[in-house]
Amino acid sequence: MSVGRETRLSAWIERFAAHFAEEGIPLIGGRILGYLLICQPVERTAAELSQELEASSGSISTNLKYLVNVGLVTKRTRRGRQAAEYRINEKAWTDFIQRKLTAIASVQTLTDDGMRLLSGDPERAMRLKTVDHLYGWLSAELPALWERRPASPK
Amino acid sequence: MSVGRETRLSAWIERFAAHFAEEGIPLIGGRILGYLLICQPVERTAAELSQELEASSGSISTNLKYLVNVGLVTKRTRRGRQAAEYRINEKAWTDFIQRKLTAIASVQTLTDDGMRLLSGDPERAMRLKTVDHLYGWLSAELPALWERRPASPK
DNA sequence: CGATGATTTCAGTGTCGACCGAAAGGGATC
DNA sequence: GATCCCTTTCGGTCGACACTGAAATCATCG
Repeated sequence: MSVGRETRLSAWIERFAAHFAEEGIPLIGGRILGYLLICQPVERTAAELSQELEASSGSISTNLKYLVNVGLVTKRTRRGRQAAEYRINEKAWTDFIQRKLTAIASVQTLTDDGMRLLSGDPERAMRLKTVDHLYGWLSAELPALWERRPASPK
Repeated sequence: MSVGRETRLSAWIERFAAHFAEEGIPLIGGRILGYLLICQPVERTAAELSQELEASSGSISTNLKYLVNVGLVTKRTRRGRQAAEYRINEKAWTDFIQRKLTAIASVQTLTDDGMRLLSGDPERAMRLKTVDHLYGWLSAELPALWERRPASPK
């Protein structure tokens, strides 16, 4: 007996959420993201998400607030509708990834400060210098790479 | 009255540790890293680190084990010395950073799987496709960029 | 082998944050 | 303004994890 399409999709959502949980995003937040990426229709209310993902209304609210805040999800209210509708904001993924890349490169300011503190002592600065060079290169190259990113497909 | 050099260095260590704490590395682990990057002489025993960083022997042990495990710190034992000596392994920072970059790009396998699950439904796959394209590009470009990384200065 | 000085293990403590569900708050319609 | 939903807020619980310090373990030397 074969596994249903929806079953496999919810398994996928769970893997998706698990990945981002490792990066510090709450499990329920990751589930919302995964779900909103593949649901039909594209918009859902908080109540629907709560039911669909079997999470409390409170958790859904907290996580939606977070996701809207970082821009990955968009909230839309409509006249004549008491319930707000949420949907994925695909465009925001570029910013999301960019933040991760700059976070990595940002260590360079740290190593740089350290080098300055050790400026009178080249011997002692040797280990830091190795690390500083690497991060210096990264913080030059990553933004440059990012500029060459392709436009999204239509 | 000016602030002493060592005071400023330990403040730097604290900032350094705080940065990596945000990335999930225990505070004491970060302190060890920062300290070993700038201490003179370059090698320290666990007992010295415990005293210098005012952390319990247990914490030092756990964190050294972790750092040695990821390769950022090297343990050296010597005949005639009961105490092992630890030092920074600057070379390992490249692997450390590379792991971070590949972790970002690895989302591509996830989006890829998702696209496959939605292969019969292009309409529904649109949002995922946008994200998948971005990660697809990243997982091609990041390794390529990494290959061009400079050798460490001597 | 016993003593010494170091490290690792381990049980216990405290903190932090995700999650829940009930109660409070806000719109929309009548 | 009253009612009906839906959302947000908030107190409380639970589990995870960093950290500690004491006890167990290990290595070296006399």
